[in-house]
Amino acid sequence: MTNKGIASLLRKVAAAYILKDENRFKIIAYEKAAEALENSTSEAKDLWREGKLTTIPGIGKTISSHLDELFRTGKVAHFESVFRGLPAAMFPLLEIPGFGAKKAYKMAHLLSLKNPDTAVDDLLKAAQDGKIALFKGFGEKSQSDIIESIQRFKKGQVKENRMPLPFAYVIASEILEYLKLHKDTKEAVTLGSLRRMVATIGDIDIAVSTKNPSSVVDWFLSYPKMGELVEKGPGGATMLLTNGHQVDMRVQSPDKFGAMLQYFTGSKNHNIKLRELALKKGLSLNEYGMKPIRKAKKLYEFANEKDLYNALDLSWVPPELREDRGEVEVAAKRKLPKLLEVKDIKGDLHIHSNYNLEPSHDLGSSSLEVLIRNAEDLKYEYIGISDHNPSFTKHTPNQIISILKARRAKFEQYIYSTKSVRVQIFIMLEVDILPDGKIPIPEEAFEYLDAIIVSIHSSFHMDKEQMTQRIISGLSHKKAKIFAHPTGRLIGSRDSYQVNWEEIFQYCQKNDKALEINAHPTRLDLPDGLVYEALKKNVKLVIDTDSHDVSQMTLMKYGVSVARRGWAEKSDILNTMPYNKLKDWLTG
DNA sequence: GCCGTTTTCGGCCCGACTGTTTTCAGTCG
Repeated sequence: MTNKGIASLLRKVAAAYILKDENRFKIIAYEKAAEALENSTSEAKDLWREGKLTTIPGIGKTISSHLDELFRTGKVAHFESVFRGLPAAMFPLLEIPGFGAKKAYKMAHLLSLKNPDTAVDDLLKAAQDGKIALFKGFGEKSQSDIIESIQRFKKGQVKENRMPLPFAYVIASEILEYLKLHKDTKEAVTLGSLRRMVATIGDIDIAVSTKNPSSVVDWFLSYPKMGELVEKGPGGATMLLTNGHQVDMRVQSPDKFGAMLQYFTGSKNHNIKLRELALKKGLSLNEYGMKPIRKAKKLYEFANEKDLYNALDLSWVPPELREDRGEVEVAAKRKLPKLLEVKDIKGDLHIHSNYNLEPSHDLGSSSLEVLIRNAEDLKYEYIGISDHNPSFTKHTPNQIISILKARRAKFEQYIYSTKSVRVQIFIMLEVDILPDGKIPIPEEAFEYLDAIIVSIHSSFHMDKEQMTQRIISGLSHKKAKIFAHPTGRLIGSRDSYQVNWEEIFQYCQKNDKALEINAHPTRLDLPDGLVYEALKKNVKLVIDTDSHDVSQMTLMKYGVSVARRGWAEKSDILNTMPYNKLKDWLTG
């Protein structure tokens, strides 16, 4: 059973407890545990095998013993007894937006829904037949809302609507630019997951600081790419863009802007931590500021976030860290990391050129010359040209050797002939790790390579231990220094393959290998949760763009944001090193 | 049921919105 499945089971238990009027903090505990599992980078089953289930925050003695029973026997007697007396058909209804435990129970009970597999459809039919509006506490509006929710829910099951961060970032940047054109806009910034630079974004949320809210709202609503207006009020407005994405803009006066910014940046759990902390100091924190618990009338306002955090005796927490991963506690000690910044990056080691070595995968579209010139513009000290390896099904080993020999000669000839080049070049290769762990490059060919990056491009569905050994085998060559896009995920279209990360981290740390944070928009891989874990184990990382075109070299900032979300400092990232040091590591 | 540089007992975030209500229950972020 995966984390997702277990989380859904725990949510069912929480729902059952709500109906049985259990202690509400017990209910919250189950919901918290479910959420923790959904966000965990480790599979609960693996932790269970190692006896470390309670290392997940929110899972304590009781729940871990229930899960132990679940993994051993496939069911939990206690949970079954909690579910007793409740209609099984209510549980699928919990997935519908707007449905909680009570509404789901009411519907399953009143409509005598029996079959969990058809419960959602049965409910939809009942609503369409006008049966819901007859129930006490429900009316015509509730009935039509239910129909709409179910239809939306069914659509959502087919297509996940979240988009990769870089796409949302570009859309939002344009809107911010536009908003700043208005004379009454004092400040315009992103909010929510976008400000925290989470890898996938749902809606785009934006805040504007202004003394003249209505004129800014009107300006927003005349945005050229507006598709349709969803709603408009004194506090802001919501629109759908012509491309279908939703944008939510809210306005606030400058003297309260800090409190609003903090509140809507989240995350939810970070905010809960702050409010708990505020309470201990006799203060209640909300969207508008803080008030003393005893004098509810008085409100302390905050024009900026720094003052708000300082009022709680915390140092300002960068948005990327606001995930309740311990940042509040560390901020109380004034010991937050000095996070990596884009300007710290001194080179990009994973760039594909258009040199045609008849590769196993796609060729880049830009020439070495163009790439170098761009690297100079970016003020890089070095780049690595890491084309895909020559296809080994189409070439003999000897052909591969001569292809790589010719490539090196060509590159070196260009480099030596161009005195103006200040950027140093590493002649590298991105090499597939085959299913058996071998790398399809004959030993003699390594003479023509400074180093290689290894990665997985086939046979994704392997047993976890086999996959782990495959990766370690691929990394074992002394010139293999970097494991690229380590989880293999493609955001929105392909899940990660199964890997024992503990083992990979240990191997990399012991053998001086680096894991890549791939900044490509649909990858952002390593994901931030694993970056955090890797850094705890002292694994070194590199951030690369995997550019297949010169225009993609600017995507580095997204890789940096992933690293920041994983608490990375400059010293954790190898390509912040100056050329000589980086060269020692890469070719040493 | 979980958790701990003010606690191993006694706490556990806050407000908005919505629909059906004459004062609130349920859900959401």
